[in-house]
Amino acid sequence: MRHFDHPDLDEVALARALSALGDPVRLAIVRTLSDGGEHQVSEMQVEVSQSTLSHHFTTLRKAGVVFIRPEGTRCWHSLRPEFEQRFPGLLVTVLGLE
Amino acid sequence: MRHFDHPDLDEVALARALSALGDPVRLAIVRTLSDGGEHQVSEMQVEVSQSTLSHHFTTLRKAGVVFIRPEGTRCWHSLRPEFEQRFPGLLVTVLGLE
DNA sequence: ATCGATGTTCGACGTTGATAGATGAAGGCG
DNA sequence: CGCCTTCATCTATCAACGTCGAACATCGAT
Repeated sequence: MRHFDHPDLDEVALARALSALGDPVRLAIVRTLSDGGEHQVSEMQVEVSQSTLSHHFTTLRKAGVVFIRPEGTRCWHSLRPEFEQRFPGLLVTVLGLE
Repeated sequence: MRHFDHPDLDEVALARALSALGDPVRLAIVRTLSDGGEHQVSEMQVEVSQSTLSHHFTTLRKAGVVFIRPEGTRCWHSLRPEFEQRFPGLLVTVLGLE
């Protein structure tokens, strides 16, 4: 079984969270996930390769932004609710901007 | 006379702004400037060299976060009010977190 | 067992970023 | 004028990041 490490949000620094959000591709990912649902990697509509996309998901996961739930051969990605509690208002504010 | 280029805020992407804020040293700088006043580089209390500090100020300036007003031999740094208009609530939210 | 779908991991490459030391520019002061 | 203060910039080094293709892993289906 595949294993994905999700960090304790208390150990995620603000600078790390901001840095994780500070990339156009990762912002696009977060926007897609912001509907609250679970999404596969293949649903992301960005013009980067699959491996690059996977790398960005890893960055977001290590920053505590996204949660990955493997199911069979697929991976369902969603925003971590704890992120909002750790950094209240941050994601809402960022997603409201462009 | 020294010349400092301050970008048009409309040309600053959200990802760039977040990336600029996504560094511990630069967050400390922004916190110091958040009193609304003008500050010199020497007032910053971070354990990096002066040239590194200057580099971080350049990064913040190019991201539209800070304004530099040279006066004689000194340089007065302050937050750009336009930043709040370009990214409403972002700075307030970030500064309210830790 | 083999195939296909879905992602991850592994080099590799080029770009960017962080850092420090040395240098330079501007002005105040004696 | 020469010296000091202040701080940007230049140069150099090293690490980190974004990107890709290829190889690998996992699982369901055939």
